[in-house]
Formats: sequence, C-alpha cells, structure tokens
Amino acid sequence: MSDDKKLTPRATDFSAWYNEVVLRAELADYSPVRGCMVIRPDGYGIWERMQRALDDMFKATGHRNAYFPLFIPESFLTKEAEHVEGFAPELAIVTHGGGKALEEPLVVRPTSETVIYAMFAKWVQSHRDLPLLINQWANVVRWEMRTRLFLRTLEFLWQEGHTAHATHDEAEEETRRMLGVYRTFMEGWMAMPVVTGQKSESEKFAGALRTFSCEAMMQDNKALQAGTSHNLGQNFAKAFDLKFQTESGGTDYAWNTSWGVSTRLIGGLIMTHGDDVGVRIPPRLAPTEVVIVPIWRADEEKTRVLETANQIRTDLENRQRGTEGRVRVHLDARENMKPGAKYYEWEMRGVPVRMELGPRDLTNQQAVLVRRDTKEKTPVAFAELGVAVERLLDVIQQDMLNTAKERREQNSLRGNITYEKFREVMAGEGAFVYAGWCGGDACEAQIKEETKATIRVLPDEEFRSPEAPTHCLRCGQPATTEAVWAKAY
RNA sequence: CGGGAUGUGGCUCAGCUUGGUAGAGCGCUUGACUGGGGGUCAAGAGGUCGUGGGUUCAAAUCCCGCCAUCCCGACCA
Repeated sequence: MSDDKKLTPRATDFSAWYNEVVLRAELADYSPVRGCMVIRPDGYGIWERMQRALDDMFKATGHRNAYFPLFIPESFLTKEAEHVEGFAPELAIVTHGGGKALEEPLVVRPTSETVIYAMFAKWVQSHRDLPLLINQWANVVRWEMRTRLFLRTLEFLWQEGHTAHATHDEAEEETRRMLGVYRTFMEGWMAMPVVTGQKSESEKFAGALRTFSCEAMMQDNKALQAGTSHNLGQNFAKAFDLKFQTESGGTDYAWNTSWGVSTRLIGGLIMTHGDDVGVRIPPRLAPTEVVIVPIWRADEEKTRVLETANQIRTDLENRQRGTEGRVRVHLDARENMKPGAKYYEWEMRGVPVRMELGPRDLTNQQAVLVRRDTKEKTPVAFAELGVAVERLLDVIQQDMLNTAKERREQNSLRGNITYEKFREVMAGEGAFVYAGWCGGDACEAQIKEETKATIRVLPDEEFRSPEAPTHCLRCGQPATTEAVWAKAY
C-alpha cells in the first residue's frame, strides 16, 4: 500500500484487498495461534444477525437446538469408514488430561455426526420418535494447512443440523428443504445469489449418500461453497446402531441428514459485496443500518445539530417495522474527527446508510441520506425521514442482490465451449462454466489436474441451460448431465 | 512437508552492503485553532531491534541454530 489510507484495489490483488478489508473494517484479527482468528465485535455482530435469521428459520421448520460435547472418543470417528478417511488428516487430538495420558484419545470435533447419532440411538426406539430434528450452534476444528480469515481457519463457528427419519424419501425431502432454507437466507438476507445443486461423487461429504450445496460467485469469479446439506442415508445409523421399530412391527435403521453453514459466510459476504472503499453490508445483516454524522462549526451550532440528531435517532428507533424490529441507528458524535474522516470510516465498515446533518440542513428542515452501495446522496425533509430511511434500506437490500446476480450472470458461460477455450478462461479471469459431463471420474480428475477447476454442482433444474449440453467438456462423449465448473475457495 | 521472502515503537517501513548516539511516516496522549469528503500547529508518551548462541573493545548490522509470520505448491467448509 503506497497510500496507507487506501485499500489495495480489488483489480490489483484480490486476496490482498480481502485481507486488508477484513483487518481494516475490524471484522477480525489474527490470533496468537497460527491459523486461528479472533472475530471482533463488528464481525461477530454480523454473525449474530446471521444466527438469528437462520435460527428462526430452523425453528419454523420444526428443529430444536441442543448441544453436544466438543470432545469425541477417537473410536467413534473410525466407526464409519468413509467418514474417518475423509477427516483423518485434519483432526486435532487430545492425548492428555489432568496431567495424565488418556486411555483413549479424544478428537476435537471436526463435525458431530458420530456423537450425535450415538446419542440418537439411545433416544429413538419407535417410529413414533421420528422424525428427530436437532440443530446445534458450535465451534469445530479442522487442522487445515493453509488458512485465510473467515474462509478457512483451524477453528470456526457454525451450525450443524442433524435429523433422523423413518424413510429415505423423508430424509431426502429434509435435505432439500434445508438447502432451500439456506438459499432463502443467502439471497434474502446476505443478498448473495447462489446456484444450488448436487455435488459429484468426488466432492460429496465423506459418509454421505448425496451432498447438495449452495455455490456463490465471488468478485474474482471463484466459487465459494456457502452451505451444504447431506442425505446421509443409513450409513451412520448402521455404524451407531440407530434403529427403530416400524409401524408394521419390524426394525429398520433410521435415515439421517446433516446440514451446515459457518462463519465462512462472512467471508462470502465480503467477497460478494465489498468494493475498493471497504466492506458493504446488506441492511438486514448490518449491526448498524444507519449512521448519523453531525456537522457543526461553532458551539452554538453543535448544540442545535446534536439535539436534532438525537431526536432523529430516537424517532427512527421507535418506528415499528414489522419483523425487522427497530431501525439500528448510531449517532457518531465524536468531536475529534472531522465529518469527512467519519465518512471514510463508516464506508470502510460498510454501514448501508449514512445520514449527514448540519446547520444548513436544520435551516432547510432536512437531512442528507447517502447510500453506501451507490454513494448516491438524497436530501429528505424531516417529516419524511422515517419512511424514506425504511424504504431506502429495502431498496439497498434488493439492489445489492440484483447487482450481485447480474455480475454472476455476466461471468457465467453457457452453451458449447471447447476445452481449449475453457482452459483459457480458467487460466484467465475465471467463470462459472455450464458444460456437459460424461459422468466419468477420469474426466473430472483430469480437468481438475489441468485447470484447477472443479465441478461445483450438478445444477438444479432452474439453473440449467435452456438447451442441455450434449457432449462432455473433456472427452467429447455424450453428456449424461450438465455441470457447473469453476475454481473454488 | 518442499521452494521463496520477512521479523526494528500500536501499524507500515528505513537503517544492515562498509559494526560505533535507534530513526521516519501514520496512529496514540494533551492543548489550541478547525469542522458539508481523510485538518493545522505546539508539546509529549512509546522500542530487551523475533529468539538462543558465536565473532569483536563494540552487534539492529557479520556467522550459526531455533521460532514465528506471509507468499507459492501437495490437503480442504
């Protein structure tokens, strides 16, 4: 950074921009332990709003929260063969406690399928105990080699839903339902459009029958897996003896699902909406929606301006806004900073609306509203402020989604594409490429090897191309399915 | 774990080649003026130079070890 007040532009170095923005907007900081992070109040505030929105949706779909332990007996992990294999390299294992070597090492949970289904096995006897719909908010640990703030850290916060059902179809329905909840949240709250679909065999969760995911496009045209939902089949039920008595009197293993999103979403939010001035937070997730910046010269002006500013804040806070609750307003009355410096600071932090209020405005009985997303300034009469602010927040929320969606579509390629062209795109600016796939592991592996691009999803119907691709991108054989290819985080 | 780089006030870094008084900008504190897009001036506070050893009359500087961080590769939400 030559000018240490400005961020490295996204176009110059996207990952340098990302790191700077996270640190400068005070969302997170590095911890004393390599690969771990501290989530600072402004970052955690976003997470809290995410939690609230998601938790409400989980409850509305019949789930209840519970909490399972951080420590898992090592032997539990080894009970489901594929599952162990998937996680073994990234486990943190506790071997000592109370000054003595433990008889059996304890794994710090990388995910909780094993403990949870072991417990489910105790709780479920009859089909009348099903479905069992549980969610937990927790931290998990995966010993990653390379880490990045929010996107991949050794420890992260997430939510993991775990359910048990009487039939495969019910489990499948649940898996899809929760994928839909995620999509609703990502688009409606995060203003982050996603492509949903099924993961290929090689990309699915270790131990699952099928994995579905929401994939979002970041501003460097790379894909971020933003949420996953797994149909676990009876794999874990068999490993943990999770059986129930059926209506007809027989016994059967239960069918499980699990689904999760993590603090990684915050990284996705930043990389979807951030600009060269800082982060941009969509109103529904912004801990502060409106910041009032008062302007004054003489003391006499200061008194009048602050008095009015306080009044406006109170008025806004007291408005009834349905499910959205109170308008979250902050009055920045710091005396040691000039208004301009405050503007830059709040833009860096991503507050969606700034209200400027000075002596001239008092005279005109108005305030100036400034949108963080477009920088557009509009004077609004005091009498209409409340309505105008609410409407503006809604418009910003909607516009941010539309803008992100347009960007994604502009950077998506459909239709017949030669492998040569594909390699060129992946080596250059990147894209979501919708192309045919023969379904073969070999082609998938070769493409990954040659271009670093992977199958993000086999897209759900609404995302598929109007004309289905006919040939495999790599081998030219008839395509069995359409796949979305991209480089991924 | 392989390749590359870097460790010096809170932050970004200069100083190291050629050993000899520890520096700058930003930030911070106090005060005054200032205030509609990153203010000015004045006075201050703040550093075992990553760490351990070695060479030397003398080490931020030269040599060796270790540690940490960052970037690039093999693994991944």
